[in-house]
Amino acid sequence: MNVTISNTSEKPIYQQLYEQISAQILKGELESGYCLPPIRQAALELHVSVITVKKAWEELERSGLINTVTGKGCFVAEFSPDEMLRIRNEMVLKQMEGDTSYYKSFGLTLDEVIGLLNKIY
Amino acid sequence: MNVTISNTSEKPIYQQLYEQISAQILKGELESGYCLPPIRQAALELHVSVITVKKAWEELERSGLINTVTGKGCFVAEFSPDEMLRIRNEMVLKQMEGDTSYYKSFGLTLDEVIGLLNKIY
DNA sequence: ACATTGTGCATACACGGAATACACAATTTT
DNA sequence: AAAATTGTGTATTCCGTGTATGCACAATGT
Repeated sequence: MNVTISNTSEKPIYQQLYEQISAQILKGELESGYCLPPIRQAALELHVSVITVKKAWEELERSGLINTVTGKGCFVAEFSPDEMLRIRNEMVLKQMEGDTSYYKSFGLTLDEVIGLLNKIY
Repeated sequence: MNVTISNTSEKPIYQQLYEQISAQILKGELESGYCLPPIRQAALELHVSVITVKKAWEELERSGLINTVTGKGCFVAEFSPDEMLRIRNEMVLKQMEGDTSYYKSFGLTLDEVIGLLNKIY
């Protein structure tokens, strides 16, 4: 459970958990079959509600990143390296589509976006 | 008043207004000195509350994009073309910093980001 | 004076996020 | 079999934000 919660963030806590853990899974930092901490324990450690953790785990399940078994726990799903890359790009692309529509609304060209990107990445 | 409001959007209405109008100003579609519609009239046209329009206009004022005069109206501020570009890039960069931190959390390199960008822009 | 425009405030409602608590189901441990 | 563990479901409550409505006030213009 190597996650950081920001109470001042505009993003809800359950989404922060979801994003950080899904990133860890897709970077291979959490091995396939790894058992996530029980939601009650995670809630205690993170000082948040059980429901909040539950929501995050639900999103992970819905994205196919973990398998949940009542009475046992939540386990990181099995992926081939190719699948991991595909899912990762899929998730990033989904986010990127919203981002680029913002850039486009300001009339930026692709080259301009890349130019700005080079400055800060 | 060429703006589109989405009630299903995750973004609040006042922010949709702010983003669209600021983009129009920075693209030069709204000339310097142009008088925005009175908030009551805008609220009627857009079928939203006066307060909602007010919030959007306040953000425009705070960003220095318009000048508000009680009893007269709200007027697009004066910009040199250079200033317009600078402010535009400033606003986009601010947004882009949040976007890239998301990409980075998934371990994407700059080249990977540019690669995905080329596909969808 | 009167109309127009922006400002400020009070009230109200809806919704989402979050917390707490309790009961139930499935599995594991003893 | 009994108890503990773990996930699920539900009910209740609280809070902040977004939004709407209405009214009163300030500044400007005719």
